[in-house]
Amino acid sequence: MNEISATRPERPFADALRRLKKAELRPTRQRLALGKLLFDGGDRHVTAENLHDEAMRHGIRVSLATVYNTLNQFTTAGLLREVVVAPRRSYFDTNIANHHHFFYENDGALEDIPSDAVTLATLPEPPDGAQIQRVDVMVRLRREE
Amino acid sequence: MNEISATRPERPFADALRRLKKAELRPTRQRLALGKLLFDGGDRHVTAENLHDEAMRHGIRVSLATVYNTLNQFTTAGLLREVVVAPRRSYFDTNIANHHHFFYENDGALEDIPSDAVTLATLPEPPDGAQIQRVDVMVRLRREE
DNA sequence: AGCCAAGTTTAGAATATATCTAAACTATTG
DNA sequence: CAATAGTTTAGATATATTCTAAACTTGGCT
Repeated sequence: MNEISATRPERPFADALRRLKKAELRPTRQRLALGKLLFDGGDRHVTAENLHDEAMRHGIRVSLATVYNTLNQFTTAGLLREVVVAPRRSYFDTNIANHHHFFYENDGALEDIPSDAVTLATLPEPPDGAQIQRVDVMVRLRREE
Repeated sequence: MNEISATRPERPFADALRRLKKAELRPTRQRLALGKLLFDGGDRHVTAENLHDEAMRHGIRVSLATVYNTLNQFTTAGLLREVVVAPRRSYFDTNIANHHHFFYENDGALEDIPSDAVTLATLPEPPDGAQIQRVDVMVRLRREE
């Protein structure tokens, strides 16, 4: 048994710090705090606005502009994935594994579909000079109200 | 040979008019003109902004608000399909048959993939109380620059 | 520790896209 | 052709996101 981990749990920002290091982003107070909110909570779909609200509720002082910057940097670094669902609604998904989404047209909610529940039998050849970046499948749902 | 069609071609708005009738939308000057631009040109992907510009260039006097209204009404009526590609970019597609899209991340261009080039082998069960509205597959591409 | 340069954060302004408002106009019906 | 219901419009408003430039923080160096 490891004495350190037995007597006190891993420092709360260790995971966020590891991710930032790997992405070569400086571990600032804001990035660490947002990283912790994002990555400690399992698979999440957040908008900039609601992550900002959440940070406020946790007493983290961070501007909305920084939340946008951070989400975009994390996305570029491959720590997040952006999912665009409607002209004025875009989510950031902490699940970067290969998977797809249910989208509820009624209320704009987004849910993961486990990756094995969708199988693509044929994929098109990418046009000349282009490479496939990724394939998004979105199953649009409507429920009775 | 049909004498009428031999001596003069079908009136230019006949197709747009037929579509509006079927959708129970009043055939106003603006809707007819926009319908003609949209449906005479084969499969197209337009934004409100660029359809408005196109109308201006053709000397059609129509406001941007009406272009938005019309595109939304056409979409609701099933004459168009909306494809959202990025947080601030949404296209209206005149091809309403079952098909999917290539999206070029470099410049935001959208292209149809013929429907037989993508086959979904398995589809997930919709969650309780929800019905599948449609399934969108978007193949995101990147090309060298 | 203290200094510097580079990177980061911030408030507030700017931009872009889309929708709303209410007044003027047009199409349809009787 | 009048009444009414539906449509269009300019301009205002809403909303989401990005930009700007000044202030602050971080990491490297001494």
